[in-house]
Amino acid sequence: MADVAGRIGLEVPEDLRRHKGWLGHVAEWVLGADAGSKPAPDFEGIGVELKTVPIDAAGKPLESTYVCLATSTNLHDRTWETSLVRKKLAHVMWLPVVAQPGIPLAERRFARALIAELDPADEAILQSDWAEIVELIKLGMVEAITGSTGELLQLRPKAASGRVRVDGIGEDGFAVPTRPRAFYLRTHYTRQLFARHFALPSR
DNA sequence: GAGTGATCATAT
DNA sequence: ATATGATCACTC
Repeated sequence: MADVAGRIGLEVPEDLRRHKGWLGHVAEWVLGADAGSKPAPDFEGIGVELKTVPIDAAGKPLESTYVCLATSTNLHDRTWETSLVRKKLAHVMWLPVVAQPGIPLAERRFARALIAELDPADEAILQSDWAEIVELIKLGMVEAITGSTGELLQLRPKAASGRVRVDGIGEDGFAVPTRPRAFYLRTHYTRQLFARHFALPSR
């Protein structure tokens, strides 16, 4: 990481505690991602989303993956086919970083990348997870959704703090304050994907 | 140890 | 305020 960061003139932070997105930004910069902070795949022209993912020494992904915010405009009048979730996950370049605890950030290394199309069997499950979550939101039951809802795709709070509120749909259909939430891919999804492509243990 | 909910930084 | 990039940290 020290080598790659040095090439683009960046200092390597001591750790990621206050620089959680640092690795992702380094990868974007080095590879020339162009979507910036738009709600679109990183490489907009070719529709490829770039995701760095921490793995252990055995190649097993260690964290879930942010997909996109679940805002009202993001859900209104959308089907799975036209959803931002599907748009981002259709083609993903997974770039693993070996992040076994104890390895200093400067010494961490990228591992072999995987550029994958959305697998049809996975898509069927993602679509049903997405539909279930969106249905609950539209019914005003967003507070009933927890991180346990959904097999591969989940909905979790996403904000600078637990006190942030946005307009959500209440049980009576009127706007009520709720925490901002986002779609995430469960670690399990990436673990299975890597296991299939790299012949790794899936657990 | 796994997994959910909380949090941190930056751009527009 | 809404996006992006994620990992942290506490509970189970």
